[in-house]
Amino acid sequence: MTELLDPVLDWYDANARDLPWRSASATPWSVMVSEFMLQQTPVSRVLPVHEAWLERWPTPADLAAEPTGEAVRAWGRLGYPRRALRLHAAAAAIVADHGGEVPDSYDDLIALPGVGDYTAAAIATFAYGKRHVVLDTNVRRVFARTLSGVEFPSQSVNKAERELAANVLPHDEPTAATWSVAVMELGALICTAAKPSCSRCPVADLCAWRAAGHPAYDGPPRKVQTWAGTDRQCRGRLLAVLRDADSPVHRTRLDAVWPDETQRDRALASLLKDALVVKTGPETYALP
DNA sequence: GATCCGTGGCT
DNA sequence: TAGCCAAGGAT
Repeated sequence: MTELLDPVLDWYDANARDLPWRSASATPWSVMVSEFMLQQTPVSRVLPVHEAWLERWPTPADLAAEPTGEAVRAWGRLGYPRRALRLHAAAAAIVADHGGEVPDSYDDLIALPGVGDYTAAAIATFAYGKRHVVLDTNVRRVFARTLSGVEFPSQSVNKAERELAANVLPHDEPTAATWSVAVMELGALICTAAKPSCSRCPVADLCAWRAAGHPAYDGPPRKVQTWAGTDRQCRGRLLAVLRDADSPVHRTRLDAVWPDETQRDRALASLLKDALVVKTGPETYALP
């Protein structure tokens, strides 16, 4: 238990965003789709794609019945398109192994493709009201600041951090679920990475980092992901051509979007290996 | 455990 | 402007 509980819950009650996957009528599938899309992608960009996705595929079985390429196409420009393949594969597994219903246990969830510790805990918690430690980047940052007195958490979750989160998780199931989403929301809206709004924070007077005078981060340098000229950028260019085409495209159309032949060939090979692209003829390619 | 995997808004 | 960052997972 923690003295943060009541102020955080009160703040969430008054300030929570009205997101579709949080509505009382949201299905577990809607929650699951949102969690896949929200992996490393901001809410604002997820909203329209999530809505269209649920309208087209209201159940896991609806998605599983389609070619994987349709999932990749509908994923649009959310980024990390392998998530679309994994969501499709997870839907197929749900049909095959769980009667078409999103499972409610952490163990069943984490066995699904594309579901790791965070997503399994999130679906069990937000779709089914179970009690799990939910550790995402927002929660980790809020706890690092309020409880540990440092600006940013370590690069990976360690045992002590998990125990700390477990120690402040309310014992009551529904309260634990609300607590988890409330801490996440606080991290997303107030206790942000670059410019926290301490003046609007409901637990500012309880925050260890603030009490210490907002000491600057002094841990190992946080990795900066490069972008320009990377294979990822090249893959994105190539896949965008196929996503925007309604029939197989000739190799020359792929050549046109990336000048470096060696890198282009390598990127295309990796897309084929990932099953994000299929070769449909001697010199033509398409979504699977 | 380090690295790879997209995309776009923000400051 | 050029980083910085966003509800991670797989290998």
